[in-house]
Amino acid sequence: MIHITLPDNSIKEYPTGSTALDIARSISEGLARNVLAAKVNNEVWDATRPIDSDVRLRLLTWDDAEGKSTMWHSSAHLMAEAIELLYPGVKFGIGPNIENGFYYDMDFGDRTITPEDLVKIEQKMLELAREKQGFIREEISKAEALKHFKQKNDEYKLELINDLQDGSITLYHTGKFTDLCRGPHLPDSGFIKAIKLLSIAGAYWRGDEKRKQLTRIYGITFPKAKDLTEYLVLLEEAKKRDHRKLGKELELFTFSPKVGMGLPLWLPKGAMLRERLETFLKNLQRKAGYLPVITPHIGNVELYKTSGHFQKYGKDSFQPITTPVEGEQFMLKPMNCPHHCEIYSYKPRSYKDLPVRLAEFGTVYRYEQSGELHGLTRVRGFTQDDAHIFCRPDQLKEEFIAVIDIVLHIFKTLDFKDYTAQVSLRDPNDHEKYIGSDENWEKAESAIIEAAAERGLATTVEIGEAAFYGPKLDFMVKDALGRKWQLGTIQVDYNLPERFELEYTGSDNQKHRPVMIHRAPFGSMERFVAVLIEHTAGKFPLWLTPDQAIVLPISEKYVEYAKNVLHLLQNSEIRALVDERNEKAGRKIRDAEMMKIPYMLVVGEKEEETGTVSVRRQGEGDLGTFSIEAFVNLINEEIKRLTGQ
RNA sequence: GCCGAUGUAGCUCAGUGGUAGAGCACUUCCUUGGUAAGGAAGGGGUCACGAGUUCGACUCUCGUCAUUGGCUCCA
Repeated sequence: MIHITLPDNSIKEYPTGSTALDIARSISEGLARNVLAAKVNNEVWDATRPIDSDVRLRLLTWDDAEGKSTMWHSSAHLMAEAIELLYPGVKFGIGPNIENGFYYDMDFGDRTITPEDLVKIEQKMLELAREKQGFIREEISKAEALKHFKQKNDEYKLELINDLQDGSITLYHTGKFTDLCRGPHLPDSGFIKAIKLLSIAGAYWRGDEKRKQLTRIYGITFPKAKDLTEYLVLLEEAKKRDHRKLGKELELFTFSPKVGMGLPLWLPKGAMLRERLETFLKNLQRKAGYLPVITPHIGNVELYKTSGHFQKYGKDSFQPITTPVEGEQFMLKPMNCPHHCEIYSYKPRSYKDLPVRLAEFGTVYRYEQSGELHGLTRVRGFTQDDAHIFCRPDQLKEEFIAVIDIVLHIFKTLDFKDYTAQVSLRDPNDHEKYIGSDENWEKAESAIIEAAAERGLATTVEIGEAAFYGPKLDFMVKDALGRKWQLGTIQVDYNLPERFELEYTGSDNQKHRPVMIHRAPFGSMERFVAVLIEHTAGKFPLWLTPDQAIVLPISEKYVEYAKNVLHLLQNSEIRALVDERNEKAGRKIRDAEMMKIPYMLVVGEKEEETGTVSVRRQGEGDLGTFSIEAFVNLINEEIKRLTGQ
């Protein structure tokens, strides 16, 4: 007999070799019907795998993250099975579950898979799912595994097996399909009730762009048809928040092929929104002791040779401009740090002067690969809310923490709650990718980790994600469709000060080297605005929104009064406009609602007589009648509450 | 850059190897209205661009450009 400890800490006795499914059945048939997998001690197992020792057991259903991932992993197998049946000879790469669904990378040879194929595959999958095929686990030796896939002539699986340890290799059989797989899997394919194959993509084998590109099919499955419908509705809703769509609708920005791909054109409303964000940060920075600087959009190639950027990114940049007479070479500024280093060193610095915090909204140009461009989130010309802090080593942690506080303040003000803080460290085995001594790297990395800990940030650590000159703390957020973007970034750098031979005179009258912090709390204005659009679905906070109020005269008779109201509002620094069109009030309200203007001021006979406005809040409805003064107060109070300024 | 998809009016999108369509927006007129679409008339497109096939191409083929889903990259 074995002893099973359940999540409520009760211990039950079962015959040796009982499965999680057996145990579920002993509790209730209904539970057993919903068990997708089981957590055995700390490992997720097939619910059908015999247990032969005392363990702690948790049954996993669709409500558990591990339940979902098991479902999706099994769905990848089911898709592979369907594809093998429909297109014999396809070679399989890897097919994991992902955050929302699964994919499988496959080599279809010369065949191109079309969206119509996806429908066929879906149908085949449903057919196979209805057969309630088991996922049969088999432990196998490395030699046997190699033999099996050699027979199938599947070079991708053979490569994977070659990297595996003998004795730890398992296969899973579903119907006639066999896959190399660690598992775990569903008890049978009948749990998969609703299937949607979402997209076809190319993906390099093992993520290496020098290797063959396989065909990747993404999909998602659910235990109920209703869940799939809901998911698809959710996707549609998310698409409505896409900043590219809203940016067009709200007239914030545009692109022109004539200007060039990835070079955003800010329209008046977008430009004014961005300016307000910049002013907001400038105010914060002034209080935090930053000094403004302005530097040119180009710099001599020598500058970037000194910084190391030329060696590292020169080939992949917009190529240098050569002057017609002297033949000197200038690069479009891909980052601001080298310019700021030169500002630091234009005069001798004393330890008493530090920290020096140089801030600039600096526009930079990077030759991003054409396929990588994406709305405002990935562009070739963008403006960083950049600053470089030059400080003494003993000031580093304090300065770093002060920057974290700025980032957190911005996120709080804009109600960004769903972000992750990522510590990006170098890969200590990769000496090609990074410059500087191990000692400097270690100092920089521990400074970041300590500072983040001091502010109680829950961080994830990514090895090999550091910049070439130093480690970073990045603030990541997701867009409407779940894609992750880096916003704020804070980087510690011991290397550029060395390359630029930056110095200060210490209290000991000796020369010392300052430490540098690169930081951009928004990241870039373009990306931040993009994320802000998606976060707010275009309903910007009152202090940022292009038009705060619109005056809606009931008929043309009251246009004159509406204009008077407008002037009074404008005198109080409120951004407003009048809808003078010859339309009914209902129509004007509808259009203002669609334009997401926060306040609608309806004026007619009643208001004109009393010198008031009838206030309607976007998305909420009628708030009643206000004097102009009371309305101005309402707006100002709301802005004060939102910004704390 | 790579693998796929897409490109028709300002916007969202139908459409066919034989003279180019809708809704919204726009213009004019009627209507002068009270909290999410009042009515009528009208203007507007080299069907992304360039070649080819064809009696004839918006439609079929190839190329270019741009957009887009991913991959790779991201100072």
